[in-house]
This record gives sequence, C-alpha cells and structure tokens, in this order.
Amino acid sequence: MSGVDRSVLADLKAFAGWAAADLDALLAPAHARRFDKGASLFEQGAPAESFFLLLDGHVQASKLTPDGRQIVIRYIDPGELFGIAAQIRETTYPATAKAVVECLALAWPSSVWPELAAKFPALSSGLLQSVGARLADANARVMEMATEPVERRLARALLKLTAQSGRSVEGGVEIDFPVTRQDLGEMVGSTLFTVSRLLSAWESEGLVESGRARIVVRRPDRLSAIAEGGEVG
Amino acid sequence: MSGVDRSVLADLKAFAGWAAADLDALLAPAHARRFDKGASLFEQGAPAESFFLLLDGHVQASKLTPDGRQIVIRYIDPGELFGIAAQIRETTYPATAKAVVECLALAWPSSVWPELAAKFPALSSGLLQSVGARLADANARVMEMATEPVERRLARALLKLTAQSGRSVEGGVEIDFPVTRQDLGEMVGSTLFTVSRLLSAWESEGLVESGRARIVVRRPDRLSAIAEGGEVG
DNA sequence: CGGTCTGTTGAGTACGGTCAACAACTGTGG
DNA sequence: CCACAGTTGTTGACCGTACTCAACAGACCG
Repeated sequence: MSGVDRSVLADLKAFAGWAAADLDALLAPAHARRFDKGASLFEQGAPAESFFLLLDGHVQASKLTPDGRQIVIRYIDPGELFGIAAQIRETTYPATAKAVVECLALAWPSSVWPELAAKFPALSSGLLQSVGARLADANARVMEMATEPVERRLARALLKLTAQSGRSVEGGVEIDFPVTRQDLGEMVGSTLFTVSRLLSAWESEGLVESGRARIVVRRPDRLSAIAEGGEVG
Repeated sequence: MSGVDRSVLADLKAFAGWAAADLDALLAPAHARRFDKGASLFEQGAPAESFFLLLDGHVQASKLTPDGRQIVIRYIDPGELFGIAAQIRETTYPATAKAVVECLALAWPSSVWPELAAKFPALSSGLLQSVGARLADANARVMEMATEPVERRLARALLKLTAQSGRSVEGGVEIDFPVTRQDLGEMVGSTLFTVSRLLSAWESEGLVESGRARIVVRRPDRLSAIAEGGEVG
C-alpha cells in the first residue's frame, strides 16, 4: 500500500489507456515525495537506489567535472522518468538532480524495475525511447559545441527552454522556473559573463526581457534567426 | 535460409552461452554483407530499413551539420550493434556510417526487431545498455568540450582510439585503421590545422609517431598526463 | 607523371575566457 | 523596520587559445 492514488497519473499521456488495475500495480511500490526548492533528489556518484517520475515542478540534471566545474545536462519536466541509471546497468547516478522549484515526484526502488518491466513491456520500450531521445539531444549538443559560436547556442537554449517549460505572459513566453546567467553558461558551455553580455544586447534590441533569474522571450522569431545562423537584420 | 552460419558469432561474448538453435533463429532473417573501404553502410536521413552487427572492420559514424560541416560521432568495432534508429522509434538514420576499411557486417531488416526482441529479451536489455553507454559517452564529450582545451580533448581521443581499436606494434600501439588530422579534428571539435600542430609537437617529444593517416601512440602514460590536466613535466 | 589527398607551417585575428570592481536586488535577523 | 550578508547581474580591460586563410611539400594512385 503506497498511499499514492492512480489519479496522479491521470493526465500524463504516457499512461493514457492503462487499465486501473495496472496503474495500481505500477504504483504499489512507489511513494510520493516532496522536495523543497534547492533540494537535491540524488547526487552524482551515489548508489542508484531509486528511479523517479516527476509529477510537478522542475528538476535540473547537472554533472561535475573532475576539476570541479559544473555543467547542466538538461531540465526535467513533469511526466518524465529520470534517475534510471540502474536500468542501464549503472550502479551509481551519473549526475546530480536538483529541484529548481518545489517539486513532487514518485520514487520507486530500483530493485522493482525488472519485475515491473516484465509485467509491462510498454515501460521498457518507453525507457528505450526516452534514452534514445536523450542520446539524440546529447549528440546535437556535441555538434553545436563543435561548430557554432556561443551566441547561437544560447539563442537555441533559450528557445528550447521556452518551448519545453515556457509559460505565456503578456508580450512573450517566460521560462517557468528560475534560471541564472550562470545556469545558462553551464548549459551552453560558456561563462556567466558572456551570457550576461549577450542577454544585455538582446534586451536592448527587445528580443528578450530579463530580471533576476527570470527570462522572458519576446521575439522567438528573431532569436530563431540568430540560432539558425541567419545574419543580423 | 540466410546463408549465414552461426559460427560467425562464435567469438562474440554477447552471444556466449546461447543455444545453437537460438543463434540459428536469430540469424535466419539476417544476411551478411561486405563493404568496400570508403563505402557507406547507410546515410544520415535515409529510411532506417536495417540494423547491423559489425563482424569485421571499422565503421565511422558521422553527422552533418545543417551548414555542411561534418563531425565524427564514434568509431564502431567488431561485435557492436548499430543502425538501431528504428528501435528508438526513429524512422530515419540520425547519422552516416562509413566503412573506413573493408568491412563485413550482418544486416537485419528493421521490421524483424519486435519479433526477435520478444523472443530474446536479452537483445532488448543489451540494446538499452548499449544506448545507455553511448549516452554516457556523449555526455562526457559535452563536458569535455565545455570545459577542456583542445589539447586535452585530442590526447583523450587518441587514448580512446588506441584502447578500443589499437594494435600493438613495436614501440607502441597503432590505431588499427586510417585516421586523418581532419578526422581527429572532427572528433574533438577542432580543425585539422590545430590537430596537425599538436601532433607535430608531440611527435618531436616522442609521445606519438604518425604518418599519412596512420598514428602510433608511443607514450600513453604521458598522453594520459596531458589528458588529465597534469602539467608539462 | 600529373592529379588528388594528406600534412606542415606561418601570419593575422577575433571570439570569448579571466579577473576585477561595482551595482542592484532578496531575504534574514536583530 | 533597518542593517547586513548573500546572491545575482553588469561592465570594463586584458589577453590567449585556437580559428581562418594562404602557400607549400610529400605521399599515393592511376
């Protein structure tokens, strides 16, 4: 008895069409956990004891380099499965997951995966698909970093963040959680200084509007033009 | 009747312990294909009609950026499964696979995967593991490109190539297939000029020895020191 | 032997990283 | 309510890595 009601999965399309009994079986070994803003759900290098499904909030996945620099791998949105190291035959988490706002997540012990996967083949194939998508994304980033200047990478990062976790506000789309220049620098492989300069320039041209850890994209079209290498108009 | 004998899988440890009948069932829909040096096994963007198992040779997986620059994703060695786009719910290949030496590979129609995977669960989990390993590798590359100078990335690339596809020769380990400065540049996100300069410098210090598309690592220890950020001795 | 592919080396330059100083905003505790 | 510390953002000056372009030199192949 997990105390988790199947209604929490109701509006996730990954589980649309599942029978109530199956959902209950899936949820039985799970328990819901709340995380304060800033709390870490797991740390890079720690034993991969649980895997998670984000229900609400936003989670930042980051890695630390051997010399102590941090880079941001991705941001996780509600409905995504993460912390699946154990399913890939890793014994420890390869990254750190941090709640950037208050979060709600379901957690399963890693040990129950084989049983669940055997019972629900859709889980396995969904996981493969998700890992495949991340691989495609990682390869795209490698390509960008190898061939494109910081300006384009940043424009693309902002577009991705707004598309994925954006909230419409008047005059634009705002990224739905706090992002600092430092965070953006760590996403695109640059520094907070360069990011700050670019954002300032874009702000004065009216492409974006930004405050403390808060970013609104006003002209996605022009940002897109920058991202795709279209020259300055 | 595929004409492929199960003995071709004999020395691949992924298939160690498989029953003869199972191997035959696995191989039934496969056929062996030979590729000349320089031939492409499939092209980025083409429909993902087949997936492959490399039996002999070396294959380069590369991607083309929208503006026509190429980057090398990885080199595939015998025993590896590749071209598995369809299994990740992609309809086209995300990269181009080119034989860098004469190659022999088994090819299966993508359409037989679901059936095989259902029959042999080890295939699915092996695939997930393989994709997971590639994801880890891609993320490691993103980190390197974001934080490390070209010199270290190149040292690391050479060590990886020799470890993975090296052949012992007197006085060192040689990369078992032709690699040009251009190829190395595309691997580490740099240019053939910078690679050439670094290799020249290392050659004069006796760390490597290189000829036309041919590279021998003489002092992996010192290359390692460069890769890990150990300063010049 | 000519053409192509590969590698070398030099000169110039710029993108973006580093460091420093400061400003503005946020939240906390006295 | 104010003072203060901590966080975040801005801007300037400097400079180095590595990219670009050009010219050339061997190696390999038909």
